[in-house]
Amino acid sequence: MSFKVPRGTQDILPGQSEKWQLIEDKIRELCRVYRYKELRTPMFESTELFQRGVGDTTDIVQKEMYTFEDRGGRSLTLRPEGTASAVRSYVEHKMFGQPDQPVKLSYMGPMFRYERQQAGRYRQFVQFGVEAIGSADPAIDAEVIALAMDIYSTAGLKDIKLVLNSLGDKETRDAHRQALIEHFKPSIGEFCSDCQKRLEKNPLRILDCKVDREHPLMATAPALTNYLTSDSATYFAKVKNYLDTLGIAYEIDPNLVRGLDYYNHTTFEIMSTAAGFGAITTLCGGGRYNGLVEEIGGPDMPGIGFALSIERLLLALEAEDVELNVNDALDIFVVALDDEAKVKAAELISSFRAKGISADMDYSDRKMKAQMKAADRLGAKFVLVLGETELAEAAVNVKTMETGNQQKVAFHDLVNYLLEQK
RNA sequence: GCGAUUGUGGCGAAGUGGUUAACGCAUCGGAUUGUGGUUCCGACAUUCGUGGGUUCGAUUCCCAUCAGUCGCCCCA
Repeated sequence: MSFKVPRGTQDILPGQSEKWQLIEDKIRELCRVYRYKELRTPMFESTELFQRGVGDTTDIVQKEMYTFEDRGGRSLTLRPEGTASAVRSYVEHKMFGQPDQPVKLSYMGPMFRYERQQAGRYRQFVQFGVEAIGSADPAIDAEVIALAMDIYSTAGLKDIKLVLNSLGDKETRDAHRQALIEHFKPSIGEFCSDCQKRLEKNPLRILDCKVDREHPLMATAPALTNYLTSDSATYFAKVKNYLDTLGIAYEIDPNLVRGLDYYNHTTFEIMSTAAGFGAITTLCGGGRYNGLVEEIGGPDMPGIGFALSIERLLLALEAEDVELNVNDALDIFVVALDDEAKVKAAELISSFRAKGISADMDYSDRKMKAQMKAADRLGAKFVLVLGETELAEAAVNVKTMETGNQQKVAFHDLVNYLLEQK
């Protein structure tokens, strides 16, 4: 019997996990300066939260949720995204009552979607996301987008582009929806079966269809832009103006329709344009969700946020050959030649570690040569060889691996000597 | 959910219907009783993804299944 990780999941092993930590650290630092406080919510929630929050017509709810019944007969679902939980928490803890709105939250953790794995797509993946709930100021839209872009540039990515659109308000969407239905209905038989279903449920998503993209009616379809109410258009113009001011380049894509039902007004995606990147190029997706808080049972509070996948960020870094300078240096390796020396070695490395010096030794009873090779392999900066002589003299040669030079140092001076050398 | 493709030691990778499954890297031991990165020698697969079937005999052929990879759908 042999066990493997469940399909679509992965172990992140040493060698890779250092990169994760580095990225996570950079993101946390950006959250600090942008003032987005971390919110930690459960990894599962009541199924209904996602049905209402994400939307019944979405693929996520229809076929991708990990739903199960607990022993008490409750239907629970492993979270497929973060916004519904954040909004639930905002409402449950009455954050709408706090004096400073919007409440700016961030989260980072695993999400779960039952999908077939491919490059950049997993059943368990890690999302970082933010939510700014309680403000309908276009400046906050720009801030959220700026933070997302900042994450990529801080990580070292260059080949990325921001795609922007506005879905307008409810009035906009209703009018446009009607126009779309009228446009496609007469010829809907010529479209794929998915589009036929979309016609009544969410005709906007027909525009997003990859199968029928060449159909002549696509090009002539009523553009949502033309249906934007003046309020919506003004709002969008302000968002763009803020982005211009911040020096953030974007591309308008009137067909950018996000897959989740709750979006309105500003929507955006950040994509990798790196050559040789897989078929999935979306790194980050987000947008405004005015009305969602009310839908979840709270007051009428607007909100905006985004989510990005750490996996895809790392893939993009690989595609661009960006090296992360991970710090996993080993300061010192102690070679022990016999049992007595080993005891001393254990004592010494303990004293090094107490001072923040990383230290290691051999635990496989290997010969000196093998221990030296190990020290070399591990990239140790310094090596100490402990044997009878050293124990007798209470001093040891500190060997600098790069140069091969050695310097004799008394045991009791070792820590200070190494701290100076580091 | 659909399609393509792959599955041999820690890693990479040959190979054949027949009795001991190449090779390279890595590892361990030795040459060199206490100083690494070079060299030489030696050691290292009783599940060849798993389960069936065909056969005197299967890692090799067939079927199923699981898993990886890539693509579609969709998304982060």
